[in-house]
Amino acid sequence: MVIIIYAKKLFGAIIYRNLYSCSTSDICNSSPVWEFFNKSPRRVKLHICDSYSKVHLALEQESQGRPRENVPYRKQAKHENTYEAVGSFCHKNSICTKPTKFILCTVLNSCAKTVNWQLGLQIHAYMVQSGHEENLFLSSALVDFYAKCDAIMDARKVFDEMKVRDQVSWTSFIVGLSQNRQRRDALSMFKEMLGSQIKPNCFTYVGVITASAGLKEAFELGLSLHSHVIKFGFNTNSFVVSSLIDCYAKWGSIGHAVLLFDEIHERDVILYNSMISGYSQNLCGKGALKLFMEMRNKNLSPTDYTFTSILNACGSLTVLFQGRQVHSLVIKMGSERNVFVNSALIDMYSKCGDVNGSCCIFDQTCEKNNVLWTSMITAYAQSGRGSDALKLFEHLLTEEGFVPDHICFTAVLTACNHAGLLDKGIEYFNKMRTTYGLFPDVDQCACLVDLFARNGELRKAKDLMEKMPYDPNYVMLSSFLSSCNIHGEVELGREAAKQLIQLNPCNDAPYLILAHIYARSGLWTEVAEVRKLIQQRGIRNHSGWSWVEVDRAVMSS
DNA sequence: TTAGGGTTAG
Repeated sequence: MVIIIYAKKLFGAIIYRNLYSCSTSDICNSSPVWEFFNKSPRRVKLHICDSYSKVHLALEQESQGRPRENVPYRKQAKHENTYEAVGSFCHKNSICTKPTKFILCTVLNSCAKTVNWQLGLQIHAYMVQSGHEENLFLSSALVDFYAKCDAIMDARKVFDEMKVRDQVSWTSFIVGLSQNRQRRDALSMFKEMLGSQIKPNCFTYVGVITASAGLKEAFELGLSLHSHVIKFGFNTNSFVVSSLIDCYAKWGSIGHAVLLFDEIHERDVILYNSMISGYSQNLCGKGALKLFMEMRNKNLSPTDYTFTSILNACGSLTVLFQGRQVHSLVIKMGSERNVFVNSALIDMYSKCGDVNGSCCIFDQTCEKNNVLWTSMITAYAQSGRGSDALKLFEHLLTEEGFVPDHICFTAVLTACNHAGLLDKGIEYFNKMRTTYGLFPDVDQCACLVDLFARNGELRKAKDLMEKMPYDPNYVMLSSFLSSCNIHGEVELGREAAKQLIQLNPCNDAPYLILAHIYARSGLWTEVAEVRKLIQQRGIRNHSGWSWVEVDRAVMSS
């Protein structure tokens, strides 16, 4: 109807595509426009078959409101209202001869921000048709558009074909890779950029620091990025600093994050949010609460991000009174409809022992989603109400069309653990793969190991640890060792303790639990050996496990 | 006319 991509006898086939006659999903599911461009760009003909005013009308119908034609299109695009921006774009072009590269760029920018795939494709098509294909600004905007629409392969094609690149095009692609969960590729691309003529700017550093956040192997790179930031004077840029704070916090280096935060005197809300979230992630709840108070004293309004992090901190500290105060503030600030905040509230109330509070939040939330449902199942599971958790889970599966993910299954298996339902737990664990196509990750395996171990099925727990494609982690082995102690399993306990000591040689718990296991079985020589080993290695008592019971057993023997 | 920071469940 409006723009037809029409290629005659292309590789012997007649290919006809009418973008406007297709729905967005049709276009997404059809062969990409790229196929035409790549095979024979010059043979592809794009015809504008109708006036842009018809586009205007079509979009107007979709947008459920008339575009405000008196507002400049550029300003509208900045306000992230594609329909209005496009409305102005179309209106302008129904009276002009053709859209300029500036207009195309602005509309493409708006398409990227609002993920308007259909229109963005047409702008790309028009770029080819109108000879703007190699324009640096438009190509950069196109890279950004494809990346924001999760079409990173298309973004890469645009980027690779660019003859000239600048800081923006490099940064757009690096950030695009990062946002498309290809963070390692983003870091590689940054290294490639360093070898080019184009030098990174603060935008690039924000992108690459964000990409390296949470990647353990990128810690060294993170340190050198921090050095670069200082060297080039970006260490006062709040965007750069907040990304660095987040990075250090995710690496567990909360001290580095605090040093960075303290160096900034003009702190905006996002900097506070980064630091509060950093404290919260590193279980420094008191630091988070202190900073939250400081933020309030400076009359900075908390955002949904602030509430989510501070509620998380309240939950970790199990401070119900402060949690309720934050809840009041959430209502006052109008954040009670945010799904992140509500999930955090459910979590906070359950961790503070008030699972009825969690139920109230859950019931009052109108628009529930998978995250919220999982939060409530987790709240029940962690509060020892395993049967309620399973009841809710089954209800959601049958009544709400709920599709559980890995995290939900962790909650469900935890619930089975609390309810002592071994068979049910095995059934859900198997259903993960057979019904939902989810391969259990280390967390669900840990739940099942725990379930087996608590029910005295230590050999099955051991088999699972050996067969699963992950190394058993510390929590899993600790739980297994505790069960070995309860059920008096000497050989399995000895092996688990050995693995735990290898993972963390400074922790006294595995030694002491092993001593308890030996004492229960009357293996006094082995008890003495463990005691000697602890002394030789200078291991201090931190865990809370003591020798009192072991000594009592030795004495009574 | 193009690019950037902070949030949830185990």
